[in-house]
Amino acid sequence: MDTRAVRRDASRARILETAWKLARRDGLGALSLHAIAQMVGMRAPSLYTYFPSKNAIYDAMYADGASQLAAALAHRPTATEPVERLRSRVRLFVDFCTTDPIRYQLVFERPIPGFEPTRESFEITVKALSSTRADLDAAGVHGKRALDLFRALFTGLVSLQIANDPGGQRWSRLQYEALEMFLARYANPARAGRRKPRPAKMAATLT
Amino acid sequence: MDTRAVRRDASRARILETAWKLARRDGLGALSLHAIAQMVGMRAPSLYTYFPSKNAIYDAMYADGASQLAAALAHRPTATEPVERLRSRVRLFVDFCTTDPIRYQLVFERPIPGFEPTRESFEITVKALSSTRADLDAAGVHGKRALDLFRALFTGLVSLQIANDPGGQRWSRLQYEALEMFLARYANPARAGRRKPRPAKMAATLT
DNA sequence: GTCTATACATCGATAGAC
DNA sequence: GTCTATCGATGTATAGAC
Repeated sequence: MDTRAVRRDASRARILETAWKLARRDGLGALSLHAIAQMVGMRAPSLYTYFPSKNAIYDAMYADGASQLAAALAHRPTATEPVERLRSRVRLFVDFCTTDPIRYQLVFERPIPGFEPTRESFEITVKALSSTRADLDAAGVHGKRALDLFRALFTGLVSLQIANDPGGQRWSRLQYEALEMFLARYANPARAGRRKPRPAKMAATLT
Repeated sequence: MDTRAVRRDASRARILETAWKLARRDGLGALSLHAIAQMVGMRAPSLYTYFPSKNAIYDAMYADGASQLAAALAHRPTATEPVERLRSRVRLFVDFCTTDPIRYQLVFERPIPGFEPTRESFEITVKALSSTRADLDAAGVHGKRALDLFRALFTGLVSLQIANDPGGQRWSRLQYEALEMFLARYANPARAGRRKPRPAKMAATLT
């Protein structure tokens, strides 16, 4: 491969890593090109060699964070029981969010006015979250309302954990209890692992 | 009362109202004294007559938002059935948060690096939320874990509603369904309205 | 109480030398 | 590819005249 391209990618990676470090220290909104450049050992204008704008840096960070979640979800062991698989998803999601609140904020909230991830970067998130439905379906949980409620439940745990007990476990430790509550209401044991039956269309014409 | 004090309070209120308007338009972090002053019909330095710093304005906004929630919770009709009372709390909370996301953000998250509400302002929030325990207790829900899970559930609904469907109802409409799920697991009908029995301490010495 | 003027810092971004 | 220099704007806050 072109050695120039390799060096360029290495520099981009260093800049990105530094951006993460500063964002975690000072907050996403306080991120400045000046501070990044100084820590990398450059001057601010030199960053424009690697990223065309500040928002491009945010977008690269977004894609980075989303990819990490997608990769972690994809690399889970596959041959487990449906409910256990759901547990592993919940555990992974809660861990992912609480171990790096800034990353969570960038990927799942809209913390920077004027910044939206590019369509390309956003697709990574969409794919990572779309597998939620599959895991729920396998555990006998069907329907859009159940999916939305599932997401709300664990987003809430994470949100309160980060806002009110950063570094602690007050809410994150409730994740399995929360999952039990959810499954008790929404899991249909009889249909677990089976497909949702296709609704009979045009029933009137058939009778 | 001193007419000077009245005029002063009126000006403070006008500044505050304008600050809310701008924060809703541009985001909390983008709030600038310049823009506030311009909209009020002043110059930026004149604001320092009414607020000693920008953070003092944030704090006044925080106290304002927290007071609105406290007042709304306090003014609910009191003579209702426990579960209905819980429903009214949930409905009010979800409405409060979704009708003004910026206010929600300021009161329940830490959106501005470097700003923390003063102890005095924070007390307002604490009192508003402390009544949650009473409402839950009356409905037969006891214990710290249940309380934390209750908060997580509805914070999650609000958070996803604001982030992914602003102005819509995709998650907020699930509030009663969520409450049902929660009560099905945590409400103890036999003990509804009664005190949680004091655990027998020193059981070993009693037997 | 409100103003002008200003201090002082920081920001993102561009132009052009080397 | 990195630099210096600089633009142009924005930010909070203070001093002092009126």
